[in-house]
Amino acid sequence: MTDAPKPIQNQLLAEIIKNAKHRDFPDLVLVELSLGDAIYESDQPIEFVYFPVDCIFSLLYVMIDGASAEISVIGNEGMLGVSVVMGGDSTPNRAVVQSKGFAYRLPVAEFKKELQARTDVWVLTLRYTQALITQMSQTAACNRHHSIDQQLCRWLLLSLDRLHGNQLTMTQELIANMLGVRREGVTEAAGRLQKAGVIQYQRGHITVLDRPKLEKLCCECYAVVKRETDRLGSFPSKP
Amino acid sequence: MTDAPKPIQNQLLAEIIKNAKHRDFPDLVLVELSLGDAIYESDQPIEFVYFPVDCIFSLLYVMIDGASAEISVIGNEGMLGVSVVMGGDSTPNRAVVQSKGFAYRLPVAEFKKELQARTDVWVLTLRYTQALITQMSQTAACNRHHSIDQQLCRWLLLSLDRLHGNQLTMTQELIANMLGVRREGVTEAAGRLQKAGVIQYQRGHITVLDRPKLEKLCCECYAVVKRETDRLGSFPSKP
DNA sequence: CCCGGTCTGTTCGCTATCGAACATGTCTCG
DNA sequence: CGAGACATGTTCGATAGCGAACAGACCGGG
Repeated sequence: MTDAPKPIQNQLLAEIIKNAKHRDFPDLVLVELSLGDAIYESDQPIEFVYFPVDCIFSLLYVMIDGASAEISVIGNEGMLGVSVVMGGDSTPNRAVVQSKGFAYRLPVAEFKKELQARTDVWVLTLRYTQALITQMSQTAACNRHHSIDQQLCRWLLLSLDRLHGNQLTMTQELIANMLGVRREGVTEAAGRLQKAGVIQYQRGHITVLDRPKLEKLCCECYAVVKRETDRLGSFPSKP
Repeated sequence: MTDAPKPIQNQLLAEIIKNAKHRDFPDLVLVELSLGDAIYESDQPIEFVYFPVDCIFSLLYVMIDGASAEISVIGNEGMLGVSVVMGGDSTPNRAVVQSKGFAYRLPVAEFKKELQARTDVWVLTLRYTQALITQMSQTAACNRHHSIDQQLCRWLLLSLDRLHGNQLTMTQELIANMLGVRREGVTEAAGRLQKAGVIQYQRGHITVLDRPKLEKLCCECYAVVKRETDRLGSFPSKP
């Protein structure tokens, strides 16, 4: 499933490095991350930004009573840590590894230095941030109006887009945490999807069998986010 | 209620102009806006950014079936149109006037020119954007977990912070659109608040009588957003 | 190969919210 | 001042999701 450490396959980082001039990034390192690793804690200073290669990050808000809700998903199309770019040194959110794998890690100071030096990196990063914002606002709307079934579809599609195969390693319990619903609700929704032949479930492994049908069952929210992400990620952009 | 056109009282714009060097903004104009005015339409090119003086903007996502959900609220602490700063020229969101009043309007090109010329404007704008992001993610979490009663409290507090008095002009129907719930739900929640002596309602006019109690009845979401907004808005910031 | 832990499936009553329908109150304009 | 438009209040099923409890299935380690 996880191949050996790969070359720079993060789309954002690839663009950044492609245009890099003289010096490179001395402290850019490849790190391996496991499912569930907490990368950022709520309101704690952020020290590194991460560029996923084949892992997926999840941004969550965890409430006082422990309930949680996923705010956005980050795969190899972008980066984790835009909030430091925006000038906050922390966020009220928690970042966890939703799918294990590798990511490139860069100290915040080094990334900021590059940002100051190069307009094109600014442009790229901000466009990606705009895509993230779209994801967040769509999540808000989706949370308000759509059923667990629809949201599960959205979640599966968002994850699928950030993975290579059609399989994901994820228990229903964890999905429930992400969606901010009960585990039983996910069990039922997943059961319905399985009965419809859309997915196949087995102890923490989901295989998507019929992606078109999955998209049909999904609410509009996935498509809106996808469209914006594609549009804004269409490198290069004219500054 | 609405005084005559005021000097520049928008906090963000004030900072921008305070540090302005030679030339000013030739096309910065004061405009008067009425409740319900649609400032941006979903996916339409954005031509102006707006700096509220005493009006309030609301960012909404409107679903295909017409249902809507408020994503964030913008008052004189910030600006409408950060998405153009981020490099999208549009968003899937709609912006409407939630509370009538005045705002300063600036053509996008002119604002972008200033951004390119001045690092401090970048910093200010991005910090504000980060505050907006916090608001959006908190909205997502709140939509997931909190009751209409709690969300109404949050909404009232967010609005109150952006107004001068303790009165707001807003029908239950419109609040329902913002929150993305039924009008009847708002009627019942507002009725409970009124019975508790927290607010007073009368045909489109709400008066907040007991703000401390309102904050007590509210979920944590308001406080989280407030704290971040204050923290990130604490001008000046060191670049 | 057995046992404890983990994951999934199922059930039951409960509550918040929905959708629809309708009643009443109040402002405004002709 | 009277009619309509608009804002609010109330009610009644229907339903999605919750909370809790428990059963069975599967896995991996001793």
